[in-house]
Formats: sequence, structure tokens, C-alpha cells
Amino acid sequence: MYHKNSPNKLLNNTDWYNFAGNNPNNAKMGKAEQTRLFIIEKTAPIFNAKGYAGTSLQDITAATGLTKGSIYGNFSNKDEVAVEAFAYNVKQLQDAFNQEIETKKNYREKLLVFPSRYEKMFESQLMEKGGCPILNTAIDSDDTHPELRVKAFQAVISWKKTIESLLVKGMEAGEFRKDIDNPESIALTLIATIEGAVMISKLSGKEAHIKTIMQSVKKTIEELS
Amino acid sequence: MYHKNSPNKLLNNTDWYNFAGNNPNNAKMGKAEQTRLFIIEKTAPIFNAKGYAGTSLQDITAATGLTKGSIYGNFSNKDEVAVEAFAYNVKQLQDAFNQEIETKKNYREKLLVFPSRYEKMFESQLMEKGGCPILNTAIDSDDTHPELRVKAFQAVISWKKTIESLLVKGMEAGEFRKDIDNPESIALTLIATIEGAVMISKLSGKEAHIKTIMQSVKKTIEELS
DNA sequence: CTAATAAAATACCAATCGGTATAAAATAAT
DNA sequence: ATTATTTTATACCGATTGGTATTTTATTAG
Repeated sequence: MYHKNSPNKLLNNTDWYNFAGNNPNNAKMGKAEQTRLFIIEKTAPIFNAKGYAGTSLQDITAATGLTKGSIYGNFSNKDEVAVEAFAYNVKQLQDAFNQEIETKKNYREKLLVFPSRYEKMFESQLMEKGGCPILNTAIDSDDTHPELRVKAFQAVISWKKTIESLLVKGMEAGEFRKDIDNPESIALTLIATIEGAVMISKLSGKEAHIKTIMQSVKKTIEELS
Repeated sequence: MYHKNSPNKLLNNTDWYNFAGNNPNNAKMGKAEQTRLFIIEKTAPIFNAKGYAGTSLQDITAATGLTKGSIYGNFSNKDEVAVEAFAYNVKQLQDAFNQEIETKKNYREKLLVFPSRYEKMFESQLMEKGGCPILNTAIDSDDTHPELRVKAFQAVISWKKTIESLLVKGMEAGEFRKDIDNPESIALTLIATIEGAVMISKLSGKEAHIKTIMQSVKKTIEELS
């Protein structure tokens, strides 16, 4: 693969292998697969920040240092890049949450990972990488891009199921009150409040806003016990 | 003003006066002012649904039946249409809420207008008119359009102040508990949850989702007493 | 009814859009 | 080392983008 990283700087195969891999299995990856991942990694934050319609092929070539021919040699169209970039963004998010949830012993603490981690992500993810990909893609696609809309909805459903599962297991473990009648309602309300907090704090640029609202979310979770 | 409403159908001045005016003062409006309002009325739902980057001049001319020359005779650029369309969308929303709030006697009921009315708007506003303009514009603009971003933020601040004021007055009237320590926190959390509910329910297309979450919001408000 | 004015339509502009055919270069297989 | 195969770059395509200069039409003032 031939690739200009910065003007007049060539990236040979060795550099390439060193670069592309926050994937530990990158040595096993074929060339095309590597380039696809590279393009996704570089464009995912752009699609997240500017949306589908707002991201042009010029943005993609500028961010990757590749040419249009190379992009279309690895993807059939802009849609495919956008859809894979969204999947990548969501997976990054999910992996981070799941990893931290695994380290917690009880279900109250597992649930608290959601507000506390979103709060911590304010600067890195929200301000620098364009916000929450689920929220962004939901709003961006719901009237314009059926395929992305379905993917965004699937991400919400997956998240909802995770919370519901934690609630049910927490009840079974005797950790939460038995009179939690509607786990779905609690899950949906938690997600709604968190995403609304992301919207407000990103809009204002003030970390205080997300901290304030996440404090309410934490209180709600504490009151389950 | 010359205007094709449907192919080969002319709209003369008399028709025009009949049309443009859900503004009761339209008889006082000049021609240019009327056309501006007409363009805003027709394009506001489009900007709301498709976003700023996703709405083209072609969309605008198609929705109004006017030509590009006419649009640019009344607005200096696409930005100006978008900004005024957003202001129009927000005003429509605010007026509707304020009107219903005025009809309520006590502050508990005034606060409940927000969840109950958003719930009722599911089909008309959310599904048919592209969702909540504040949420849509916040997400659409926060990384791309500073001017719209400020306007969206102002709308959130205005909404927050309204809720805070209702909370304080409700406390002073002895209607709410005295130990509400942080009206701002409550206001922000209510707004976040409502907007998150809008996102989820519009994404799923299921009214049940917004009803479920708004039930939680109502419960939170009831618990203030 | 006519002249002055305001507003809308037509026709155009350069730039950019997403996408493609083809040629050049890099990699992999022999 | 040479060939076959990917992968990338170059050069181009028609369509659409936001925007404008000019002409035509409609409205208003006298």
C-alpha cells in the first residue's frame, strides 16, 4: 500500500504495520482490510461531528491522505464508509463501557458506570470527537437515512437490554428493591437523561452541565437500592 | 408578488392575503415581509428534518414554489433562511407551551405541561415535522454552525429559566417541598430526559417509548410536592 | 391610465458533489 | 528477478451545490 501521511512523506509497509494496529491481530490482517480500518479510524470522528450529509469525500481524502480512487477501491460508496464508521464508533463506546462494567463487583456500581463514564468522557469524546455517536446518528438519520437509522436504533436497543439485564440481575441478587415494576421504563429513562445531558453539555461546552445532570442520574440509581 | 402554488396555478394578491396569515396582523405586513414569512413557514419543517447541510436551495424552491431569484431577493443567503426558520420553529413551540401553561392554576400542573404536551406532539410534531427543533439544531450545529449553535443554546437556557422560575414560584407558594436545594439541577435533568425521550421515540417511531419516559418525568414532578 | 418601483423569473456562474475509467505503482506469487 | 495481481493515483464525468446579473412581471404611486 502506498500512502502519503504528510506532504512528501511516504509510509512504507513497516510503518504501516506499526500504525494501523490498536487491533492486536493486525499482523493477521490483509492489506485491503488494513486500509479499510485505517480509513474508518480516520473518518469516524468526522462523520460523528459533521453528520452524513455534512461529510464530503473531500473530507475523507483529507483526513486519510488517500485519494478518491483509493477510497473507492476499498469501499463501494460513501454510504458504506458512513455505516462502517458508525459501527466503529459504537463498538469503541460499547467496549469501553463493558470493560469498566466487568471490573465492578455489584450491580449498583455496574449501573453507575454509565453516568460516571459519560461524565469523564466530556472532554475527550464529547468535545473533541464530536459527541455521542448514537445521539448524533439518531438525529442525523431519522428523517434522511433509513439504513443508519436502523443501526442507531439497534444501538439504543442493545444499550437498553444491557441496563435491563443489570436491573434484573441486581434484583435477583437482592441488591435492588423487589418492587421495581418496570425495568424497561427505568432503562429508557436513564438512556434518555444521559443522552439529553450529552446534548446540553456539548451545546454549552460546559462540563458543569453534564456533571449536574449525571449527579441526578446517579441519585436515581442509588434509589434503586 | 407572483407565485406558482401548483403547476399553472397563479396565486394573486387576494389569495395571498388569505393564505399567509396565521399572523392576525398580516394585513399590516408589507409584501416582502409576507413572502419572507411564507418562505420560512414552508421551509422550517424541512430544515428541522434534514438539517442545515442537508437542506438545499432546491429543497427550498420546491417547497415554496418560488425560484432561486425570488428566495435571494428576500434573503441574503441560505444561512439567513436557516436561522430564521429555526427561530420560527422555536417560537411556535414556546408559544404553544406558554399558552397551555397559562391555563393551569397551580405550579405542579404548569410543570406537567412539558411532559404531557411533548407526549401529545408525538405524531404531529415529532413524526411529521421532523422532531424537536432544539434537539435537532443542537446536534446539527454544535460542530458545524456557530451561529445556529448559539441560537439553540439560547433556546435551552430560556427553557431552563422557565422551569426554574416555576419551581421557585411553586416553592414560594408552598406547593413544592422547601428542601428543593437545586432548581437548576432539576430543570436541566427534566430538559435532558424530555429531549432524550424525543430522540428515542422518534428513532423507534413508537409512541409507547415517549409515553413510558414521560411517565417517569411526570412522576419526578409529582414527587416535588 | 401611466410611470416608477418593487419583486420574481430566467439564465447563467464557478465550485463542489459523488462516482468512475484508466493508468501507474506497489505488493505478492512464482 | 520476473510476472501476475492488488492497490493507489490521475484525470475525468455529469449532476448539483450556493450564489448572482439581468430581464420580465407584478404592484404601487401619481
